[in-house]
Amino acid sequence: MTDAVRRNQKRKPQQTTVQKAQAESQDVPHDSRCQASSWRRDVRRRLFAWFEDHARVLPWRSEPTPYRVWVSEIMLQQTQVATVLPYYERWMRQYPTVVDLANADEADLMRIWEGLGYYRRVRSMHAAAKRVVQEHEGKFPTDFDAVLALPGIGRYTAGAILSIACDQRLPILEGNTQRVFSRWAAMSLTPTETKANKWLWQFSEQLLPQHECGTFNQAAMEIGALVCTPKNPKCDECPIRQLCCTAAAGLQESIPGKITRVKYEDRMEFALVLSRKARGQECQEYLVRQLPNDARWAGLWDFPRPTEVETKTVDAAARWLEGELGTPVRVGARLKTIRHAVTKFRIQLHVHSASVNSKQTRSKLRDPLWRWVRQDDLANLPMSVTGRKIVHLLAQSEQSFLPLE
DNA sequence: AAACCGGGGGC
DNA sequence: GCCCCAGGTTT
Repeated sequence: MTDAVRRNQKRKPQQTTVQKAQAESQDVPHDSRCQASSWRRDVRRRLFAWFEDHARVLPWRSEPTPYRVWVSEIMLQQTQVATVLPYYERWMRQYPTVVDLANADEADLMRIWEGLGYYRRVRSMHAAAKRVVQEHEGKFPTDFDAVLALPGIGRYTAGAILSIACDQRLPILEGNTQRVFSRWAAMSLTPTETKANKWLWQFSEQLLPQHECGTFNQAAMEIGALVCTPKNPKCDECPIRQLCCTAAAGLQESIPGKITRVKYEDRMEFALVLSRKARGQECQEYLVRQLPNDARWAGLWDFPRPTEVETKTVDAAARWLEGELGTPVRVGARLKTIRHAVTKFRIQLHVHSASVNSKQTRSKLRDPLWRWVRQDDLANLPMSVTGRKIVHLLAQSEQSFLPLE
């Protein structure tokens, strides 16, 4: 079922909108003062006035076309504004239009993205751009359902793009506004809970003005980023303070409700560094592979490291590589242990040197997924954070003439 | 070092 | 409805 279909089904009302809103309001604890239209009017007025004085000057705000807003929204989904800025500028120089993006080389794209993480999102953007070219004649669609149908774009992102770039009257709900709206309304459930989430979407829609919805949505997110912060909100500076049901009740510590997160999971992983002297040159070259489409880090390059199966020992990792290459692999010294935390995993990555009889690997090495690559060429391949750390490690080893074995 | 952040998609 | 994604910042 597509999102568009699901949304349409949701729209098929068995109750009127008002009845439904009342039914849901009874379930979700909040302060009823925020239901008054006069309250909403005051909030809008104060928020707009505040935003006029406090809005940050950001590159995607100067010329908010759907494409530019889209790129900024995807980058901002995972990273803070300060980090995004240089990436955004580089991206826009390289791919000023959605057509340029559609024509981009995927490895170049991922190399530009390297460091932002969550690489599936770049691939989704690339695929979406191609569809914009094929299905919308290279013009980014401005119809909500058409935008929502693009890969990597959900209800939030579609609403953000079209409200900000086209001033369509569409609500948004993301991390900042979940918290801000929860506090304004003293909605005490955990905002990600299904019932609370539905309620907040509805709240967001009711709060929207008739015009300048994009400005309103940006202002709501901006105040969440600058004033109504998760810890120690700056209520003294907040223009909504007099209207805020949480501030009135002194509940800033307990609203929004805490999101229970999955526990950390310790994991041990192994990477194998196979090197050989580059033919007719001083430098070394290393065995790397491009990860297949369905794997973790799809499209990125990596040193031999089992990602499809879990391995508990370096020997198991070596046996995995033997299966991949069809030739015996000998494990050498441990070069380093890299500690790396990502999502719920705390990973100890043991990096070992290893060797094979390279004559016997020739058949597999014709496979475009496996390649011997010179140290300085590794710089041009898109890699995960840990992969890049291994490259740095090898650069240091070469510089200090430390033998790998 | 631990805790926190977070939207979209696949099933 | 639940789990996955594979990285950075704050405390």
